[in-house]
Amino acid sequence: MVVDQLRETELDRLFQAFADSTRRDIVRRVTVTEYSVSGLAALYAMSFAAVQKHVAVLERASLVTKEKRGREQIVRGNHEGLQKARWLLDEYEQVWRQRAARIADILAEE
Amino acid sequence: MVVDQLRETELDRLFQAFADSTRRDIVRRVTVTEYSVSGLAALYAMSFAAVQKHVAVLERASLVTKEKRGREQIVRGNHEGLQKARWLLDEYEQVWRQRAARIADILAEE
DNA sequence: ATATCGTACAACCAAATGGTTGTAGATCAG
DNA sequence: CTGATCTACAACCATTTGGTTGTACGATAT
Repeated sequence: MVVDQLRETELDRLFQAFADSTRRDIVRRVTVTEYSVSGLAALYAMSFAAVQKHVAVLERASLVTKEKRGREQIVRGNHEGLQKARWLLDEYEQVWRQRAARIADILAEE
Repeated sequence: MVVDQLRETELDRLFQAFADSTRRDIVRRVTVTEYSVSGLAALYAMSFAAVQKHVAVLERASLVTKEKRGREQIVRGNHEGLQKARWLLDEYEQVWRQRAARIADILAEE
């Protein structure tokens, strides 16, 4: 289905976004406190543009929001993306538990 | 720290592995039933070698195990990787909840 | 013994990723 | 107004990724 396709690429972006330690660190920080993009850039040993790109990746993945304030762009954590990722992994955990239960049933049948 | 570095690249591999719909599908399937690599390959519209590579990525991320049986290689789900990914996201959720609680406290103070 | 099956692996390719520098447009401070 | 600051974005580069085909080799079946 087409809808599923959208959901899949959404998940691609989500997990892709998490697959970088700098980005994971950014997510952690902006969950606690808001930062400007340059405020974030000051934290890492890379160029402003590089951090800017990381923030863009996180924004596309709904893990972060940006809001203009004066000449700054304020970055904040976005619970939405995190929840979706957790929801998917919980589903997988569910499948795993069902399998464990099934195996337990089979063992009990003998 | 060096240990942290190892942990970070481990997480990189984990989330990178999840960032592909074919690989997510493989993880789901091999959690329910075991498959040979060629058995998996038959399911997707891509070459055997491509699926083989996907399985290798999942194995490196501890999301799957391979075991030789005769001329086949049996692929099974590995709970270890999934647990680590869930654990990390739970940590992030925890940070989020602390923030929410802090905000609630501030509002209550007035 | 020979052909077939399942796997591994190398070589190759196009596209994406993660980084850089440079340029330009807003916004703010003096 | 001028200069400094914050951001956006383009162009470029090396490496990785996700795919391909082809070759080789052990295990199985006839």
